[in-house]
Amino acid sequence: MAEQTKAARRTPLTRDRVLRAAVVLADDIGIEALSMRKLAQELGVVPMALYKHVANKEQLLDGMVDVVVGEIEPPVAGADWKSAVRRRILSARRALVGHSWAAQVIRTRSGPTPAVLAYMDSVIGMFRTGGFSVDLTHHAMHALGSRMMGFTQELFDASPGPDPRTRPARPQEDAGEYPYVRELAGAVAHDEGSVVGQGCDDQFEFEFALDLLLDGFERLRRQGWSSAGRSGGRTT
Amino acid sequence: MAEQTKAARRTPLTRDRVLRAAVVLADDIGIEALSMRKLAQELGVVPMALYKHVANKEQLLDGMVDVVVGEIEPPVAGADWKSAVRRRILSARRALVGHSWAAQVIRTRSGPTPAVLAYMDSVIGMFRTGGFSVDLTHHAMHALGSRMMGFTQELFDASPGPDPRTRPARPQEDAGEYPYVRELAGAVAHDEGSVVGQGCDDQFEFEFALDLLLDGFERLRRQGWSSAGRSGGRTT
DNA sequence: GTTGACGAGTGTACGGCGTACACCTACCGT
DNA sequence: ACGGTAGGTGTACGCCGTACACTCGTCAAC
Repeated sequence: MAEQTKAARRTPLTRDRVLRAAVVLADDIGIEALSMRKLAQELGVVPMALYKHVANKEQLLDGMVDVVVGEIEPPVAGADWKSAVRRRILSARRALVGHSWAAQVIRTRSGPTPAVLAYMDSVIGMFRTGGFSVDLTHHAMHALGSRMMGFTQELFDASPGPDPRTRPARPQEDAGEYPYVRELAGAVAHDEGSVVGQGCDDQFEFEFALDLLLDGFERLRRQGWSSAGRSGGRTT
Repeated sequence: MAEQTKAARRTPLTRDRVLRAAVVLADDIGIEALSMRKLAQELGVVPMALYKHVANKEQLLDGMVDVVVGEIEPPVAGADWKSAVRRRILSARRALVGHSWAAQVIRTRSGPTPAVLAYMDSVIGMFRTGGFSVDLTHHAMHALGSRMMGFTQELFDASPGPDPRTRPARPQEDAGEYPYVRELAGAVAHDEGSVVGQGCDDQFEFEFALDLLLDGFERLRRQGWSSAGRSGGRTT
């Protein structure tokens, strides 16, 4: 039974187990509080044990991104380019919203992991088979930016929140400055949320901007736009 | 002369001096290498001296953002809304490109500093006086997101770069996967840059997407769009 | 059955970080 | 002349990532 306790005492560590544990730990305590030491403790293991499975914390973060990206649904076949891209991006968004840290981590990676690259490849493919030139596809990908991964880049995160002290004072109810901000914030009116990003329907805002861009792409595609003219797409 | 050496030995610390020193230090060594200790050393002072002028590192970063935002040119008067907004955003971009860390820092602030708020207020004002409803202005601001501050959110930064080791292998020249990525990367062809974001004309990409959005806004404004319909702006 | 290599997990230690807290000291208004 | 105060100091604590040397269980080869 000694062997049994030993055998049962812990399932052996795996790169995969480490990454998944890191993901749920980051979900729980936030990405900035995630440390190798806490992760090791969560796994009932000494910190250095992790380094047998990931080279360093950077690679841990890379792996965590891949776990999340792996949750994106595969592309659907047989649809026009716009709805195909739209569905895929909204699926990516669905995968990312559950992990509020993912967007920030993805941005700080200095290059795409293979899983991300594969995802990008599939999106590019949708444009190309949808009749987009390489040129226009290229610029469309840039224009989408992080929106392609399903997260809009709001100016401020407004997500973590559990530490609202030492902030530079509520800008909300003080002096009568920022009249336009106040007007806009008042009109949004949901709850008492922050200036922008809180009390708003994030999903609607995301689709609003996404569709604005996709419609713009479609318009440029129809008129055979090319960057050679360098008009920048301006219509005025 | 003892007093003279003492007097001349150092100009007294100031919140402003601290912030400006932090900005140039971050410009030099990168934001992730910026520490209170290094900043103090740069100022010829003991680390704790800084805390007489900033409450903590978070507030230091807040202050650094305000310094950069302070470099944005004031708005120009008497122009149609679109070129006014366009000029202001491109000016913000000009202010931010010199400080490659600024975008990342702004994103990690949990709320807008007064200077940022003032800037946002002026942009909102441009939409409103340009004939936009509060509603459409609101969604336009969301759609602009961080682009309003002059930085596009590329998927990956590709900016720091001085530490290209321990990265998960060049995705460029290995197996024949990612055919679309390869096609696109090949077409861009400038240098040997990374998959996306390197070897591209960032300024062009920025204006391309910005104009796509501004044109979209204008179109919606003309047709009296309102979110009540919740069409999301789709045209198809 | 013994052995020896090997890989997973351990223990200790180092240097760097942010910052709490007590202290000193030069200056200034009274 | 003096007491308060604001700015700069020194020490120390607990956290971080991780280098490096180690133990120990497993398993293949003999």
